[in-house]
Amino acid sequence: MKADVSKEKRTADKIVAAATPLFARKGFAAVSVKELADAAGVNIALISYYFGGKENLYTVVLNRQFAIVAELLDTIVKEKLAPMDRIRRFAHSLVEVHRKAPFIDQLYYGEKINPTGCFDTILLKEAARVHYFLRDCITDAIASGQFRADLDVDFAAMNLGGNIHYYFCTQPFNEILLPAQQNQAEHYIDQALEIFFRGMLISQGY
Amino acid sequence: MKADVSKEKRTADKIVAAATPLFARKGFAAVSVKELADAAGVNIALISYYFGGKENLYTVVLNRQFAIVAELLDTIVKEKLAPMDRIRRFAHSLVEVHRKAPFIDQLYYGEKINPTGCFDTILLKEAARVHYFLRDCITDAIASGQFRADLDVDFAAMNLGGNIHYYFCTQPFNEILLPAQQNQAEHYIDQALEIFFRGMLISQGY
DNA sequence: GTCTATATTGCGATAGAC
DNA sequence: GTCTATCGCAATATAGAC
Repeated sequence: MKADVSKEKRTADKIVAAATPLFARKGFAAVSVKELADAAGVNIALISYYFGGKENLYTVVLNRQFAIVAELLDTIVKEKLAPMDRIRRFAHSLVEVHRKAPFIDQLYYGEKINPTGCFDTILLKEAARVHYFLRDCITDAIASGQFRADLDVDFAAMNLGGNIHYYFCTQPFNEILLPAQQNQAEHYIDQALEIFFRGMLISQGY
Repeated sequence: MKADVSKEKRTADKIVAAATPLFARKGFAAVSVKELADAAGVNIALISYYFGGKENLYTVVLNRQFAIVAELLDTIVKEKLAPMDRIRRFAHSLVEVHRKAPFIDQLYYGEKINPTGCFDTILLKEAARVHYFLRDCITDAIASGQFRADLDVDFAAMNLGGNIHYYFCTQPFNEILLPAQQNQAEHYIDQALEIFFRGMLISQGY
């Protein structure tokens, strides 16, 4: 029985692992079940056997990726860092996350731009979570007298979200456009945060 | 003959007009030819008749959208404005562009994230054009002593691109997430540019 | 748990009537 | 220029053998 369970897990995991980059690169509709099976090196019938169909596999893939960011946010919120450190911590953790899960933003923004329909609620919840996390950081930094109070916090949070996510979201493309800047995510994030902080801070001691 | 030409143009335009939001929202692969024909209110066979197939129609739709931004850049470059004004002009023009062509970023980033393959060169050219435009603005602002010279220009251009485009790219979603901020694109852009400029400027007189 | 074979549906494209 | 009918194909899913 134990052998069966671990074999089952291994096959299902192989499928999920192979499906993740495929869905990320081509989007849900453009990937066929045969493609998924071939990439995983398993028989085509096993996608339905393990997941009950392409759509369910897709939800498993996305939920697994979403969980990574959700856990990260859980961890950071518990740390109760100072607002700017919280932002820095989040942004730099995302760099780390993308090293292990390089398809997360393609999946996330792919679904955001071309929604399949079966993710409206989950995706909105995830997007809201990140937005409110960043907005809370900014609100706290304003309350503590570090950030200017004359700006719209939601816009500032979107601005910050864009600064951080845009890089990852367009990275496959930037690898061609800016080959010299490859694997420089840390540096990009550092600089983007510095510009943002400098734009938000009251004192110029930054 | 004249009647035929204008009828032909009207039908083809109806198809393009109906295809644009469909491709934007669902992505190329998820839209069927029947859907396109129904949305345009024309017979299904006319897509092949006028465009030679779904794929060709898609390239027409995207090229037409890309041309809008390309023309905008042509116009702005000719104006020879001061670097910061050039950035402001570009960002605010995009707000205007999105009022008339609200699907441009969904199409652009949809293709960027989930490439169909038939757009690699064109898309890279477009992306490069915008990136180099923004980078030139920043380089000029550094040369004129306005912007700090200690930062990576490519990263700064990406940062700026993210600030501007992220809002449009995720707008359909933000309408649900932040209903109060709807139709506030002008204000968002103003604030985003202010934060970016403040982060880049040497003097604090901004 | 895995595989082959197949059922069934929907796709994109086109020939030919009007 | 438009429409109906249809071809050929690829899609997903499943039944049943092993």
